[in-house]
Amino acid sequence: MSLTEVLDAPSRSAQPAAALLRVLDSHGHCTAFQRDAEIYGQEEPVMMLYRVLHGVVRTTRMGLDGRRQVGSFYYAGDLFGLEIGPLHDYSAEALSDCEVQMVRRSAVRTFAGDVELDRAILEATRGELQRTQDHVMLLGRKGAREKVAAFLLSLTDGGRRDSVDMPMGRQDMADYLGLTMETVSRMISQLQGDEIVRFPSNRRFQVTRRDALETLAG
Amino acid sequence: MSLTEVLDAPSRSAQPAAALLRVLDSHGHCTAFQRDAEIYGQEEPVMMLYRVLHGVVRTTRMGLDGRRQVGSFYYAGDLFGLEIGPLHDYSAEALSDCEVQMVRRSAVRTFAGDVELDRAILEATRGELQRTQDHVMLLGRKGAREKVAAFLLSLTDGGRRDSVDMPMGRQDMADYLGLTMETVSRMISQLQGDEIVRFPSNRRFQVTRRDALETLAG
DNA sequence: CGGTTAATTGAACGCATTCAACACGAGTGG
DNA sequence: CCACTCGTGTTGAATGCGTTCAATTAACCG
Repeated sequence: MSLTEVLDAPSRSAQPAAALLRVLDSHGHCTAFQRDAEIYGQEEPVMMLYRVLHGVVRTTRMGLDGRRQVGSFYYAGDLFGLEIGPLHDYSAEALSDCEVQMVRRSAVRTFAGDVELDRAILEATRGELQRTQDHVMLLGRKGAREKVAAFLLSLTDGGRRDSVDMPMGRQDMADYLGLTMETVSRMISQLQGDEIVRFPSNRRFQVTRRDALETLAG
Repeated sequence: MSLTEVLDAPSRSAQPAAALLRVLDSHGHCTAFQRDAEIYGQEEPVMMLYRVLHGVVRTTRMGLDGRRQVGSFYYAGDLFGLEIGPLHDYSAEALSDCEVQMVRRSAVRTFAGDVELDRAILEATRGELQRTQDHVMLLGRKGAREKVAAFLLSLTDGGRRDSVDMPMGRQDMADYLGLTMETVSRMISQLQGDEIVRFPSNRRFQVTRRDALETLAG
């Protein structure tokens, strides 16, 4: 498979291809981060490529007046830190205690001749683009109820598991959806009232009427 | 310059590198589109790569209930249609009468061995990602006034030209900013009232107090 | 248990929308 | 030159959705 064939290949997740994984395994090192620890900061130079081994990572951008926008959440297996240099536009933080594999980009560059590797990088970037475009649609033209519905739906990941773990708190959710914590909370309460979802605990829910949730999500 | 070095290179526009341009020139063909004509449609298979020669192109996504989100505007020289296959997520339309250069992706693939070409594609994709991330920030955490200010500022492109041409109408602007036409209009009136910009005509403006506009844009 | 943080709920407010009326400009034809 | 029309943009008034600020409740952890 040639590099530019990637243009036609679907890529829905940030899962890296095998070649990039090999470079990470052989030349990267692994670091643990505590909850809320910064992995890299906004405006810092772009140096590394990262991969979540365990836990969840979030990327955020801070406005001058303190308004926060969450860019994405990354789960075990996901690549992140693929931003355009020279400086990071988002900072990355550990949402939960987590382990992250990282490798210097200069080390990656050493293997640039490897077509498989190049393909992995392009693919990961394209996956990122796809997710960001979905995010734009979410933020631009959806109401609060729809935003929350779409978010919960995305967490289920199509699976039929009857209980879904939600690693992030209400505030992170709100900052991802362009809402306030209070509004998120209200919408969740509404969705429960309409018996579309059930929250046995704050960080865990189950979808009781998936069709209704999908309709809402738009 | 190796492919993966692109990871560290800044890329702020959708301007393609020389190699991709060559492929477009030699193997692409040129088509004219009338105002509002569709270049490709949402849900259509991804087949081609495009480049604006003359005029302006917009990409849009339509919700089930008719709500529209404008993804981006592309000007002369910009590449577009770089979406992740197999189907287009956005449709592309001629905002004004325009000429577009296009080439089959399979033709591009023929030249996959060319490192320069690969680099151009990755770079263009990264530029797209960058712009989309900025769009997320704009939509998620800005008020109407700030959105409009940021948009006008982006049209000036840092230039000191005292009169800026604005090719899109209020509705396109609104659908890009996640607002209504009326709100956009009101914000423009406000900015004029505060003597930050002047609109001699509907589609042309000049910035009278750039610092104030930048502060507003955040 | 208390102590602390996170989440829910309530009430008042404000910003953006909605719906409607009006203004403006460009093009056409009398 | 004016009248007419159509598309586009502006403005006004009322509504509603999400926010804000405050108070309460629930969850977590020693």
